[in-house]
Amino acid sequence: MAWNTAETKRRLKESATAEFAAHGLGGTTMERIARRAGINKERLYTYFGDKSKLFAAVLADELNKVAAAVPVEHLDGPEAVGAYAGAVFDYHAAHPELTRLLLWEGLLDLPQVPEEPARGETYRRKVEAFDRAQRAKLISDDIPAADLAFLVLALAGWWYAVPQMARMMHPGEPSTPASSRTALTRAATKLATPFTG
Amino acid sequence: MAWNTAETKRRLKESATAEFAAHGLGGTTMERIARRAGINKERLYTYFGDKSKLFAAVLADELNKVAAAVPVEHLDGPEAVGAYAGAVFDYHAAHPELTRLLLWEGLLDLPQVPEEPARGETYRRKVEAFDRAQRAKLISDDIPAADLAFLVLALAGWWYAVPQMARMMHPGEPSTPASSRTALTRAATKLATPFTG
DNA sequence: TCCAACTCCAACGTTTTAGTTGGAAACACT
DNA sequence: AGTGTTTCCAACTAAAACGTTGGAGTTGGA
Repeated sequence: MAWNTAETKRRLKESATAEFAAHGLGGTTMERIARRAGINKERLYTYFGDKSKLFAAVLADELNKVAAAVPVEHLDGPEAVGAYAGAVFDYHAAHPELTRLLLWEGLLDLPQVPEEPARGETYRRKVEAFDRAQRAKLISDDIPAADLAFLVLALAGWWYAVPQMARMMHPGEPSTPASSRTALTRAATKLATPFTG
Repeated sequence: MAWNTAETKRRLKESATAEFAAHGLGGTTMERIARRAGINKERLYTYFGDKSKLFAAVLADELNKVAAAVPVEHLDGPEAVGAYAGAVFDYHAAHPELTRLLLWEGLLDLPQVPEEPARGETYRRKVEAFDRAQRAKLISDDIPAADLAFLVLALAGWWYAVPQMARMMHPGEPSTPASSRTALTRAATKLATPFTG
């Protein structure tokens, strides 16, 4: 069988992503990453350096995907903001491991995040889309664009951050993804709707 | 010096809370917990059992505090919901370690959370406060009470869940706690205001 | 075909960590 | 004071995890 460096690297990183997402930096072992990939542990060290470097590499690659996942082009009204929130929610549902990496990164509280410039750029574009819509009077401008964009992501992500809280808040019938999504899109729409009180 | 079991236990748990909040279950060592408390490691085992039991004990005690931290008695209008969100935000700011425990618990994804009945009861009371206010037509009822309460907590907690995202979203001048709080209370108020679009 | 460079792995050394043990000091009670 | 119990700790054991090494198989070019 032919050597295949690229494929080996890819499999190792895929495995590392899954393990780190499931157990975090402290709870993951290099041994398990290698075993899951079916490749010898030593490859991790020659390709990626030590454990924390590997973690940083995974974060850099995967979280760029998260940031770029659901692009916002044009927000032509509050409903578009609601739809955007729904799309972000769907992305979280489809890629829970990436969401978990994002949360783990937040808990590590690094002074600077890997790939911060590139990811910052992606987030900034989102903020700009909100800003443009506000200037065009298409959505409410009573919350600064950056905060509004951030809070919309908060609504979409909270279920994945604290699932145990969601469980405890719904005593009788547990909430379904569908009912959560409905509440979410409505909430995001409302945030983007001007106060007419 | 006299023995003092209660004080020893208290100091160990205080230390464990700080360490677990900072590094999570996997990233914390029993050795460090003991050293921080200035007490021998062996005491941890006789008093609390093994590491995961200690973690569960910390979660149970501390997260009961979080749940009960900011009681909601009477929500007499949308502004009261905004004020409540602000109070939750202030609580997070004053007790970041408890917020982090909550997030770490969420990432562990336990099938059942320690003290779930008691904590569930506390959350349920919050939901009931929202429900009463909706029935009395004091706040908007277009989002189910449980979801509305949950989403208000989402708005308040997201800054602490993903501080790195908050940083990246504010390129020029970083957001201040004060500006975040203003945006948050306004957003929560809007969620509780009926659609008059 | 020879050889240098590269890919991969089994086995190893070292450090760290969870968890235990034997014993000394303090207490409580008679 | 004497005796048994409890609190506490220094030192230890066993296992796990990080990271390395020596060598065998593979490639590609002179």
